Amino acid sequence: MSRYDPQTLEAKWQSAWDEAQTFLAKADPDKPKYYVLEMFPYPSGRIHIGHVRNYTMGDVIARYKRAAGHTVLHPMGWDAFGMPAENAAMKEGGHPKDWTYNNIAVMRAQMKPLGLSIDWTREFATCDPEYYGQQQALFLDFLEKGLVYRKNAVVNWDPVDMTVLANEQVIDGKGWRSGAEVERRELTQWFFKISDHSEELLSALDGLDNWPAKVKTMQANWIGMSRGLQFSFALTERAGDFEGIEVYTTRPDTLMGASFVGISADHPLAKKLEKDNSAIAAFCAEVRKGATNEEAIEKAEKLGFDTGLRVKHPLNPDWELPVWIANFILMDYGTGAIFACPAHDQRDLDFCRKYDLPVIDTFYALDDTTPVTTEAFVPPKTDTVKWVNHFAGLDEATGQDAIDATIDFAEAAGWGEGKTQYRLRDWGLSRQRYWGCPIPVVHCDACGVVPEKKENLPIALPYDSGNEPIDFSIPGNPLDRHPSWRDVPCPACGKPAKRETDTMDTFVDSSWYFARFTAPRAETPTDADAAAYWMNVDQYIGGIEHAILHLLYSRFFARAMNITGHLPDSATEPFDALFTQGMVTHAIYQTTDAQNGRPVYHYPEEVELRDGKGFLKADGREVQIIPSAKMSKSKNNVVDPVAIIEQYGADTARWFVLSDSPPERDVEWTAAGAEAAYKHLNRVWSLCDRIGQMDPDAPGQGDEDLKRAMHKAIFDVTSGVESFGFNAAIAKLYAFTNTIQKSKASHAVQREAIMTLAQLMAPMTPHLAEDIWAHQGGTGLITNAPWPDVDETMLVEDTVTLPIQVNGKRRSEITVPKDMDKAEVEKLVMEDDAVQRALQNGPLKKLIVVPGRIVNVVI
RNA sequence: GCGGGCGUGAUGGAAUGGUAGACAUACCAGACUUAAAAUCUGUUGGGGCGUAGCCCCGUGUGGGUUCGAGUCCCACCGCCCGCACCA
Repeated sequence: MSRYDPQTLEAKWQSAWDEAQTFLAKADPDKPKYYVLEMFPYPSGRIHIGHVRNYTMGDVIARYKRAAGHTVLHPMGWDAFGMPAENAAMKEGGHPKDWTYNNIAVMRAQMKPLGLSIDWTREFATCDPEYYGQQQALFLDFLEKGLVYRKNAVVNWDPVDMTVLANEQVIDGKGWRSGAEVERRELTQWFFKISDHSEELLSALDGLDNWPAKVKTMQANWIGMSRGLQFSFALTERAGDFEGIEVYTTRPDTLMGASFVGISADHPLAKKLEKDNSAIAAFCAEVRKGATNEEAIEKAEKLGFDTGLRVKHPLNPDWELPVWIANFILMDYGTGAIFACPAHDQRDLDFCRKYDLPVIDTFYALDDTTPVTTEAFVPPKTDTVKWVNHFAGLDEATGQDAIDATIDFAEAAGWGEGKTQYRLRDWGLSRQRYWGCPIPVVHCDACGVVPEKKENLPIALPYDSGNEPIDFSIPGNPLDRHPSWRDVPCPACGKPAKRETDTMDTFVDSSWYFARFTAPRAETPTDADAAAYWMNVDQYIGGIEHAILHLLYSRFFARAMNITGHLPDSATEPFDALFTQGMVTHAIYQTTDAQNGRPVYHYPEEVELRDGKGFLKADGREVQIIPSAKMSKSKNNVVDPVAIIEQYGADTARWFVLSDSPPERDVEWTAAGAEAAYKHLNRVWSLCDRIGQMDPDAPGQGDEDLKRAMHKAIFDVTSGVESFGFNAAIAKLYAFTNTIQKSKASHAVQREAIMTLAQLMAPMTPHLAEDIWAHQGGTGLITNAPWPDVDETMLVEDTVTLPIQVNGKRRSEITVPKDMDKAEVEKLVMEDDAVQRALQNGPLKKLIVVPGRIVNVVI
């Protein structure tokens, strides 16, 4: 008897696929096309078991669609620009380019043994000048169409290192290297005008039927459409050019509860005031300390400063309100100024209590008119409430009705205007870093900002030029310190000018790579025919962490590329279907350092598991097991796919990552689970071997039963794969394997069953499937064999078992012909022993028969 | 802080509002073996009773809708993802 030998057979079939160029994506007029794409990886250096899961899922879809008669595009590339390469250069020396391409080579070599059905001829990295040169061409076209512009924006500034920090480099408001308190500083930066498309990006979500509802909800909330009132509070005395303060509010109905007017520290009025008032300047400087991210701003203690200015209430000129500068008001949203209604907003209430400002109720619950004290009264806008003294004449009305009435009232009276606002801000793409796509413009003293000429593209990053080395040991952008790269003649007037030294956000790179895959070597960003043929991505697969930014930016880019003629109208929503997979987790094995009490983390290889407890192999000490933790190098709980593939083969790794958990949820990697997957594949192989040795002429029993089980398996696995129920499909494959194993059917039927099993397993374990196919004398490659058809007539059962519930609890069951008359079922139910017993406790109240499903007897 | 999601045996999980625990892991028992491993077979949510069977409890917690709730609604607890310069 032969042995399952994955190392040999996997290498063998991978070469067979390579030789036949099986996975080359080719346009084929006789077949429907299918484009499956997994979010491409960042070349961190090693593949991660999470990659294995992500790419295996995509591969299952790709292989299944091929078998089901599609011509498939399944490409792979590298999201290769970004900070880790520069960080590595800072820490260990070397060059980001070398680091990146080395990592790519290592990861490609690690990925190939997985046997993914990828068209490797289309591979590219975003740091290839051929790719980012086309990205620069896109930028120039966007610029021409007004989709890009420059404005001031705040960044995290490290005053010690004199450098811009990314949010992740700011830890508790301090720079990660210097430890200095970070400040917000304004720089002139490039922006994509994504906000012009807010309405469209929001409304088009409705058409994305095959996207998870949660992702659409998150995007909708992120875009954040609101309807409100914009109006001006007149200042009692002018302050410079300011006669009033323009505010935007989504709750204009609470205007009678206004207690102060608040402005952002970045509001033009605040900036004007701080020039002449050192106390205000000090306060604004204080507010500008700390990180720029919204989370930090929201969590910070609420601070305010009374400017001494006063405004008139629009409904009552005798009513004056103070003007405060507050740290929780964002200049980016609305007008950068608000009025506060503490009775109906917790944040405003906390602020007013802190600074002893008045709290005025504007409405009460219908049954409770207790005034607000420490907790703001914030019912849903759909609730009907009782109004205290509403200027639009309302008594009892919902919040929404009151808002609408207020906007109408203000518009009729002429002091305000109903306005639709979006929370979505323009996308800042400038990064003060080296390892990114250079922004292809030149700054000229005479001509201003001048776009590069397209024939000069790509504007390539300098690698190293003699006495101008790319040095990462000092902070700041090396491009700034590289005169021969930076100093160029102006493309317009030819006078000396300077290149833009900022590079692009790496989100730009990943916002159009899916389009580039359709024609990766084209001399323009896309090729019209190829894009028209292969777009859209039929199935996109990636992590939920990209639910908002990457996917929203890509949706915007597809529109911008359409406007500039790089994508057809049909591709403005680039991803027809989206699937978000969960992470692969692993237990953490932890002990405590006796000296300093700090946790010590142990690698899985160092730990022996017994009876659910873990012990160190070295000295037998028990370790604490923290289950299902996100894999992290610092916690030593990373599983190396390379080691798994060496030990068990790729098919085992693929089978395991698909088997245990639903794909959208996290899966915990366990050694026992991997072992079990390996054992099962061995079992399937032995089964194939056994069937191969059967006497073809010996009579069998239960041929019909095995055929029925086979068609049931085809049906179940097909629907499982189609609906991303990979774990359920695998459970059915286990069950079908068990059925074949126990079957005494004839050789012909068993052979048909094992070959069908191989076909059904082929998307998950392609190497083993090929081997079984060859072993049983199948024609050609199983990878090229059509997906098995299900014979629907084999699925029909003649009888059905109906559970009988008494008051909703299962008490008995009856087996009846499938199409039995309802009245007849009722009669049988009433004769049932359990029902008879139950009837002794009381009379029958109701009898519910759901045909083919269930019976409920209500006593 | 804000937005989104998840929570089921010892473990991973299954279950169009319709028999909770499919399929697997682990454990236990048996077969094979000098023995072990491997392999195969079987049992296993918890509790109880008059133990061929029947009853009670059980899907994070507390309420609600329904003939019927793991599934729908409300509140709470815990964990995860995102918050615009991580990718």
